Amino acid sequence: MKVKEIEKNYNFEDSEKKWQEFWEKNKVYESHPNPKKKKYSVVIPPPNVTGILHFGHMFNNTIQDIYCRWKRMQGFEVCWVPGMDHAGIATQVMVEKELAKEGKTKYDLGREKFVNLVWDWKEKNGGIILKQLRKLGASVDWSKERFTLDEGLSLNVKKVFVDLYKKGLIYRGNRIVNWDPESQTAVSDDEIFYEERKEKLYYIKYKIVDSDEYVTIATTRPETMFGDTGVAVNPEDTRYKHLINKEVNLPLVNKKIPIVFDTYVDKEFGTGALKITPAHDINDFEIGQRHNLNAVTVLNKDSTLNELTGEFSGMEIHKARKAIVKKLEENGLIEKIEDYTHNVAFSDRTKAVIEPYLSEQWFVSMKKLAEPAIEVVRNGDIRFYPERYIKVYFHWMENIRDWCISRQLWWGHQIPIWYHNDTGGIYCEINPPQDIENWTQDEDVLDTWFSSWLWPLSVFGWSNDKSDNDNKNLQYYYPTDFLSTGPEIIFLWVARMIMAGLEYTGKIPFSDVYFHSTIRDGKGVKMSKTLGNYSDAIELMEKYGTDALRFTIIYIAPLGNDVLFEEEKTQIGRNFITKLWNAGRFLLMTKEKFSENISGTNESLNYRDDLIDVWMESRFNSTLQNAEKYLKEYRINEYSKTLYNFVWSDFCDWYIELMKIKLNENPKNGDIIINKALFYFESILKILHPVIPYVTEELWHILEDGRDDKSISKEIISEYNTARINKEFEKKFEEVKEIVISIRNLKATNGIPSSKKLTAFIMPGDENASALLSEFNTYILKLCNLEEIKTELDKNEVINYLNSVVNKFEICLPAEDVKNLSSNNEKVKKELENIESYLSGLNKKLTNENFLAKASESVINAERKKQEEAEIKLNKLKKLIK
RNA sequence: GGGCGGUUAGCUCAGUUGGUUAGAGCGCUACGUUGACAUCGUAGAGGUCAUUGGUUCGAAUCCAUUACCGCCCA
Repeated sequence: MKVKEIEKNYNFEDSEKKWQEFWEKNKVYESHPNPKKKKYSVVIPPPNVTGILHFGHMFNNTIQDIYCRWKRMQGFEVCWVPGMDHAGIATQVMVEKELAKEGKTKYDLGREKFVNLVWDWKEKNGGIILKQLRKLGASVDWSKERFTLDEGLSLNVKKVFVDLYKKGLIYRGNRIVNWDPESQTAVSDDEIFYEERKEKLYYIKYKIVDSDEYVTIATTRPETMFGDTGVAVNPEDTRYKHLINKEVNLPLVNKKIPIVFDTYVDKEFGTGALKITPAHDINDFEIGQRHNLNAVTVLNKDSTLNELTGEFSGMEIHKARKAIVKKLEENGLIEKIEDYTHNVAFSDRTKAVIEPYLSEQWFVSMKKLAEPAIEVVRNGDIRFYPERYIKVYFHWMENIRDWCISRQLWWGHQIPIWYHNDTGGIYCEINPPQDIENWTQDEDVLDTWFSSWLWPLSVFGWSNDKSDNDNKNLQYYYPTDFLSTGPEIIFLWVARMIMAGLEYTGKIPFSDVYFHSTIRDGKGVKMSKTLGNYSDAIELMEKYGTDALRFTIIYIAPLGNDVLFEEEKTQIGRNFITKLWNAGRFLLMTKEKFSENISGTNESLNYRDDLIDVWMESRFNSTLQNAEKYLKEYRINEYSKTLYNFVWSDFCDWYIELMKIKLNENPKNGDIIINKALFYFESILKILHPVIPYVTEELWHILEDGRDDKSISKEIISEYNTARINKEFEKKFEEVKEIVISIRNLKATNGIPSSKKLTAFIMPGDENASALLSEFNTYILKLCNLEEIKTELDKNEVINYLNSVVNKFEICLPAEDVKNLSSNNEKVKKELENIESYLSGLNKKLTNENFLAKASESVINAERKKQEEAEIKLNKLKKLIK
């Protein structure tokens, strides 16, 4: 490309489209087992097939992409596996809603037809998110894309179910589940949300048997009273101590139920007496178990009242509640009714009120699986970032509850259990029984997580038999290296993958787990669609460019803290990319200029690296070292900040500005000077590529001809060389910068135009300072727009000066044009005061015997050096004041 | 109720084994368009490190307390 054609701003629309197609068409990110190379493998947390890319996805996948690209550029054989899960309830509900528009339900179609319809829906509408991942630039291996309902993955699900069943780790039992009466399935805790609702608290009198006394219980749910099998009070509660071994008469039912004593009951709440309905409340269920109370179900699956409720049978809950309360009132059994606000659970998918519901479900017994999974985290085989999630993990694992894995859905893996039609006997195998006509398969499907927990194994073709030994992919890529996910699924997914991995391979599924930050809005409120404080990731990518958004989100995401995102912040990334773009544009323009002028002399052979080059080399290697360190520690925002500062400050503000001076002074060496700068620029592109892949690919291609069929993502980032890092020299250079800044400051704060060419007097305090000054003389001259630099004041001329002190340098600028000289004097005075108090602090410290006796020698020496330097500065400032 | 975090400049955050005159970006103020970039440049102002107490020669950093905020589990 001709340099003149390079636009002033990076055109991300065209560029993104171009490279996206290029990467995929050329299979740049396809991976194959290569025994000569170290591998780096990552499995994507499979997004929901119905899902679209939201901010969390965008963030999480950017993180993974950074690591995959970085490792690839370090020469690893990188494999990042994409895919989706079938999202049982979400997908089914989606299709049911479409059916509802035609006035149909899934029952009208029957199971087989309905499932086929869901598959059709999936083929047509599913997987939008995978297209969006392409837009994000995710360097996944598309040839390895998997879906949790794929044949192989489904077979694994069955195999594992059968295996665990035969090991006795899967059982059937009655439990309270979160029942969604609309979709008529159990849903997991994470599929429900809570909202405050204003309801009533009813005080109902239960008459004590063989007594005229009543116990008044407080409840929000009078309609479940038909299922009451006890009344509980706190054993500490003096009001009820006399009721030991007593029974009450359940109103409307006329059944005797016992009074039990349980510390669960809150004395302060209501009357301190609680009706116990084990079939319809999780806490009641547990109390019921402790006191051997029966569980009586009084609701149907659609949450209407069942036949046990007599005249109320068939009524919808809220109607039934009113009717029952009315009846109780008529019988004088309502003591009072209070307003009461509490949290009510709703289904994420259907928005229906969740009913705690006692039903027969399949469970995985977790304790035995959890033990080794605790150990691998305890011994550091698996590392969590941030570390504090280890504690969270232990806490949950050590108190683990069994996992309810059955779901009353049609879309998913149907449970491989058959019941004998006559005997009721259970058959559990991968394949149906031979005499299938005598058996009926369990209607339920398995929780989606029951397939996701096998994900890191399944995607590589694991099949839990001998063939695994010959499976090159599995042998090469498993265990994976890195998992990045949100902390909210540490239990649902991460913990379970660890268990499955250990149970079936004896190996951990991944070694590093990164829990990314939660994305919140500018005010710190979690982003959600219902609140409307939601930023559309795709929209922002289209508005600012994918790279800009990627960079921004990484830049503002500290490890372990939440990300507070506001659209304006995207400017950080966009501006940075513009800066990078223009630096490249300038270098190319300059190169073109010099290559036209080059006459093929040998001058360049005489060129030696100068101070600026040494400094740049040191800064570059320091930057690379830090970038790598931060990536290793998963402090990705520090990684991005390191690069940001290096590019903007070191490279653009100083190196390029100095280069302009060099070119001006030394045009004969123009080509070598510019080539050096281009070499650093190319290195910058490489280290930035993992976080901003598109613009770096674009610039890398413009930089040199003949790269048409290549990609920067296959280039190698060289290792940093500590021998090239010269901290001493970096410090020296900082001193030069300080001098420059100080002179500019004197001009700027005293109304002298920066373009005004003055003679500056810079008096070095010692030989080293003097040497430094002469080394950088030209640069200081040009950077400050000076006429001349003198190292001694003209004694004969009586003029006023603007003064400042930088380390060992005393700086004076003639102040002929300055109207208000006193403000500069004020400033010097203020600085003098500062340094005096600073020095007195140091003096105090250094005369403190305790300090001298107890502090380490190096600390004392450091303090002495500070004292010395402060004294020099103090004296210089004092001289100026006169 | 139990557990885990957090509180540093107007905002968002660094500050990794205790030794800095406490840093950055954004925002703000002043000046600037002599051709890489105004999505920019130059410079500047701005903090008793939430509270109280303790350990120490020395605390933003360690310990304890209080207050407030957030998350997870129940």
